[in-house]
Amino acid sequence: MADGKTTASARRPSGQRRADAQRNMDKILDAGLKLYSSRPGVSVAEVAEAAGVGRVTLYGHFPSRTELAKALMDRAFEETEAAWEGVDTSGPADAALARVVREQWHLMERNRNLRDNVIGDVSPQWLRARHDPILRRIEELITRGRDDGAFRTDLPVSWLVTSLYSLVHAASDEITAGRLTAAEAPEVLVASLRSLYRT
Amino acid sequence: MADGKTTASARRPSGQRRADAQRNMDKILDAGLKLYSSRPGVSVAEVAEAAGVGRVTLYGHFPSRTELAKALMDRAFEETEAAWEGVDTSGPADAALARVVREQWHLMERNRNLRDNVIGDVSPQWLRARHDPILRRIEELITRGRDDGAFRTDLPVSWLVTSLYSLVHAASDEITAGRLTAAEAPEVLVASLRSLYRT
DNA sequence: TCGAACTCGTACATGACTGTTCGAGTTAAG
DNA sequence: CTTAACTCGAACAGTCATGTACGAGTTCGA
Repeated sequence: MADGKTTASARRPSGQRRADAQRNMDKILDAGLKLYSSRPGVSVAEVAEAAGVGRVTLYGHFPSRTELAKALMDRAFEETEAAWEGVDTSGPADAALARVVREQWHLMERNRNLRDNVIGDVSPQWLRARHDPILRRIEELITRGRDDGAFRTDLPVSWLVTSLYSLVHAASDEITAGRLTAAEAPEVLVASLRSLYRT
Repeated sequence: MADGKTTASARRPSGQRRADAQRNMDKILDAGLKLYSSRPGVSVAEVAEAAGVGRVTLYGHFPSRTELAKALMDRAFEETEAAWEGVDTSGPADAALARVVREQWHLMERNRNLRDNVIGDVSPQWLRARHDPILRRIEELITRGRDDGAFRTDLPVSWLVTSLYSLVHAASDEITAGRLTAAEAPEVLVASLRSLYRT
């Protein structure tokens, strides 16, 4: 997780962060996640206020708006990676995919919004590099389904991956617009993907 | 088209705009369309420069950033409405939908990008009100297909409409990413929608 | 050709955001 | 309990965008 030279600035010589500092970092990341994943153009001041923390304190932990955004994405990606561990991807690919969608779709949706709203704060390359591992897991699952004859082969794998994300995003919009309930959404998604992917 | 009390500010008493003024408005709208549909956060200064026009001149025609954005959307919507007239929507719904997609998909894509990038400049209500008529045309076509037994009825019509737009957007992203060519895109789209919509 | 319409650059007032500095107060940790 | 880590507000400098005002020049239109 993360890396040695993370986003945090000052550390104590021991290498440990003080407890209250860690707590504040968490509060900032929580607030940032909520704001950033809901709308673009969030300001550092807003995040600080939502976190119940002074703006200067925030800058003490995240030296720039960009670093904050990166930390946000990092945490979201880690969370997603961790969530994958909990999903059973064995057995028939179509059933496995349905399980993945049902259990992870709102995580995928949040990441997508986050991703959309930090564009301009971090470089596309950075974003792509971080997102790639997650994309590849889905890609592998789909490829397996194609090899097994469960999924269609007349369209590029990359297209199937992209349309999955696209429909997840669409489902989230439909919920926001009140045209779909949170309960219906995963079922609609699974049904749509089943049609879209089948041979 | 448009309406009586358009975005333009000064008019001659005759009600006619001078030829050079009209020309500049067009240049501004052209440049604005290009910029706005390619990325968010475009500034008025950028549009003016891209149009080869002074910033003050732009403000002379469009009193505010918001009005400029509205004019942009208005023109795009009018263009789309006009394009509908040229498409044959008679006959079997599935074939008609394929024709619509093939002939209009890049117009739909551009409007979608435009729409995404003016969020924050115009109210969601305004946007929705203008976009609704276009949405309704697709909705009607899909509804007809359902009544004819050509399209599935186990998912909401609104969802079918939304996923159409969503996949169009996805296809455009794939082209940008170099994973799909402009020639392949409409075919991939039609094939996907056929699977997604069929009973 | 004459006047009104139009354009242009420059300049100004205003506001929002970013990132930094300072000093004084608070809190965790050993 | 003592020190170093941390937090806070206030204030500052720098940048960038919006929208307005002015005055002088250019161009259309009748």
